[in-house]
Amino acid sequence: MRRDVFQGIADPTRREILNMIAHKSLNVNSVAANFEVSRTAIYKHIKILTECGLVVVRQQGRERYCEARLKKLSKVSDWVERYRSLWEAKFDSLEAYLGKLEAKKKKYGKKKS
Amino acid sequence: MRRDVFQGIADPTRREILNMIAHKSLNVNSVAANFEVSRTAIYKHIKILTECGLVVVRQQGRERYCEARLKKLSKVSDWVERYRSLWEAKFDSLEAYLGKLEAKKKKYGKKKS
DNA sequence: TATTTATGTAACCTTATGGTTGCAAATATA
DNA sequence: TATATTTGCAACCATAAGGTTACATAAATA
Repeated sequence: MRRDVFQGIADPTRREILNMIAHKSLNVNSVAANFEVSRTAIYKHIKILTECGLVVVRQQGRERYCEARLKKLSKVSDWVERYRSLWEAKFDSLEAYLGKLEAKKKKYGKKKS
Repeated sequence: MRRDVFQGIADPTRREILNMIAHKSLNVNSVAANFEVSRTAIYKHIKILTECGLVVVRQQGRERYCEARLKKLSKVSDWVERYRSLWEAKFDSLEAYLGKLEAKKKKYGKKKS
């Protein structure tokens, strides 16, 4: 399964895991100890985080340390920040109103996301 | 189903829809016309976007105009930006290294995400 | 060596996702 | 009024998500 960072942070448990290991790497059991759900469930979340590049796991003895790769979050930041000027300029309502009026005349030209 | 904005932007089609209506509101059919999948599929995506507050739909005659509520994206921005200093300071590797060494001595204290 | 600890993973379950076709209802138009 | 357009939604399908228990294996320890 091909995963991307947006999917990676979609789940609240995964966001909490990231927060947990943001400052200090932790082995799988230590991460799991902070949740109600089973170790296996957490293991799966870590696997997903690994698949989308947000976490790297390194073996040390019998333990596996989960290390955050926060730089990947810049993908999310880049996407979101493209719209900041729009929401900060209170265009949220204005443009909608204008767009509504013009919707009948113009056609949307497809762009890549 | 309770939805949040992280789930809303998790799907690439939904991100494209948001981009499409970011500057100008569009009715459901106009949005759907820009995709390969069925109108119903797009309708469902719009519904999800509505449920998490990223889109508001307003009726005008027989048409429903989809209006972006981009301000909701600040929730995502706020979350991501908490980690910027970490990834920009190239702590991604350093802290992990240090954390790894200290992992045996200290215990992680749970925080809310 | 025997046992404990940390982890990976298979097998299974329930619900959510993302898609489809088909149809009904409301509004606009010929 | 008869027809076309726009939309909502039911019913269905396949697969992904998120969870569980049980078991196997590798490494550390008594």
